[in-house]
Amino acid sequence: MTQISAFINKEKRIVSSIKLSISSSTSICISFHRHFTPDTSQGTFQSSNQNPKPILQQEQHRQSIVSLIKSTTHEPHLLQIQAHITRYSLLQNSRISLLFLSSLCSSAPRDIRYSRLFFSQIENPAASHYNTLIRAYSSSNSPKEAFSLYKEMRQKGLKPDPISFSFVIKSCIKFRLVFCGLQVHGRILRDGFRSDCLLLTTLLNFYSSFASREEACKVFDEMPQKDTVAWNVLISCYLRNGRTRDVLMLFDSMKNESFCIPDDVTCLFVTQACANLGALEFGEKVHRYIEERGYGSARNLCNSLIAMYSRCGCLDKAYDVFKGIREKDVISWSAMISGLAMNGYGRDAILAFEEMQRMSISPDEQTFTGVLSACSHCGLVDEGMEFLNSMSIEFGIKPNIHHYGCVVDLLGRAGLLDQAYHVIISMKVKPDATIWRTLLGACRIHGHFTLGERVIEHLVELKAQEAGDYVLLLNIYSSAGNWEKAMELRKFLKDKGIQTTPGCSSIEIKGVVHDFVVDDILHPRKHEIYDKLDEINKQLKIAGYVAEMTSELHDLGADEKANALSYHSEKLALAFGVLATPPGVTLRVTKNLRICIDCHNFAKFLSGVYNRKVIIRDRTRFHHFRDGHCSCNDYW
DNA sequence: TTAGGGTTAG
Repeated sequence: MTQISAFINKEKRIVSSIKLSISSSTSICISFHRHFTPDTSQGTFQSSNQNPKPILQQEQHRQSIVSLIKSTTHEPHLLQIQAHITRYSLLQNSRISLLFLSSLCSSAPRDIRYSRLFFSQIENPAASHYNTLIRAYSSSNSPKEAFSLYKEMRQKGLKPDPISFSFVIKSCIKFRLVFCGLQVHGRILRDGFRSDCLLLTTLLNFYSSFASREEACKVFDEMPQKDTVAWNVLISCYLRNGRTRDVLMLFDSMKNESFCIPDDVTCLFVTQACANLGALEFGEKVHRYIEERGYGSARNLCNSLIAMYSRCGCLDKAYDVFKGIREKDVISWSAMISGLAMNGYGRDAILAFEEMQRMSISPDEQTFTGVLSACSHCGLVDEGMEFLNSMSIEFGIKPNIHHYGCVVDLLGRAGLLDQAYHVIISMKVKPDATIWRTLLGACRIHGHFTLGERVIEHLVELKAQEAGDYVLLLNIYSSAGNWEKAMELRKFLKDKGIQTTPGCSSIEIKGVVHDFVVDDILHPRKHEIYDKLDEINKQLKIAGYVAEMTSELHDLGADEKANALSYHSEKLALAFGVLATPPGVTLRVTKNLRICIDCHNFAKFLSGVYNRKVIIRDRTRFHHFRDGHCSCNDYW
């Protein structure tokens, strides 16, 4: 039995007058000291002939109930308090009803019906009652209720305050009620809340969530004061919308702001942007900033840094960060495992997975994505299939589309195309475009054009076929020398007006990312770059490099083909790297599509002849080159 | 001073 005294005022006499006993089980007993009786009508005295009792004044009674409500969130207790409130007609007391409503909302978030019922008993709910209920609904599964309460309060002439607006917008974001959100925005402007920084930040996030970058920028520009969170939401908007390079720019502008500086959340977004871009130098700058600001021990930042360094092909630094984390969680381990996997250290990734279990950290879905991709990157077919089976049996994790994707990649690259196809059609989840595309990539590697055509049909069925898919098929026809089919496909693409994505390679030099397309003429140092590329080509030929003609998709003569291949964007980026950096510096190139076999060979020879470590990240993986060798031994 | 608002890792 726990005794809780409700302190109703500072006078000791009264303090001890009420004992509220809450039993450790489920019942609550509201008892009054024998000398006191609650007063139900202000200012009157209740007396009995034999035992005159002092009256517990109404306000004191209210305060004691307030204390009682504050003292518990246990649902059965609350129901008993509710009965008490009703008994003493305290329901229409705004303070008590509001406080009680808040307690109900926070104690039973899963069943909002109690709160709703209580709310309906209040004769004239104030805006604050609506706010409380709207908030509860915004975190429940009935967001439309939040919106209809908002409309109801407007109809009653109650003006929602910025906080209820904020909750309504959050509901709109959560449940993708775009038009409702737009309506609310209009109201906010009309009600004159255009200078509320927090509310505008929520709105900014609303537009950011619906890919309306321009609208989001407009909200940001019109904010009278922009604090760090507002900047962060803007940055997250750019990140979500793929404007990663602008994220770096915003980070720099933010550092020059006098009143708000980047915080730990900003750093999280910016490291993600660096990871997406493969911008190592900028990432290192952010890392230094993190240390300077004293965020270095924040685990979420460290986890993000591991991913950033891994995706920049800089595994040593990823590992340094990983080692420095005192208490590594499943995210730290998964990030490290994926980092090892994507950089071609599949066996180490599996060792890390084993080590993680020795440390009693349970793997989750994403850990297995890392482990399975490790298998696919290193051609560990048997191990991969074993992990796929054991993840559900031993760890109770059902394989998702990403896991199956890794397995299809694994089987496909190993040439087990039929088996890969079988996995897709027999898996328990609906195949998406990505998984078909993975198989299409494998068809390209192994020149399997009948299966390739079938895969395209599946993509068409999903209405998800992209120009890049046809390019893969074109690639399959061309490398198999089936020029007739290739011509037919080209005509089809032309007739349908399908534009293919141009290949683009980028290299970061001194913190600036330089982009190149095939036969690029836009770079200010283009003459030097082409001269350097010619020189490199000559040197590599001496070392035994021969252009790989199957990488050229047009039916050309040998010389024309070699010429067409010479100025691929990867080669221009590499030539610029050799030109613009001192000997020995690692060259890191990011390619938006898949690297071709010829560029792969080119990079391999370059790493030997020029004694440079070369890391190329393409759409599917990393290719590490050193001393004339590739870390994966071959192209695939 | 009735409680209640914005961004966040692999």
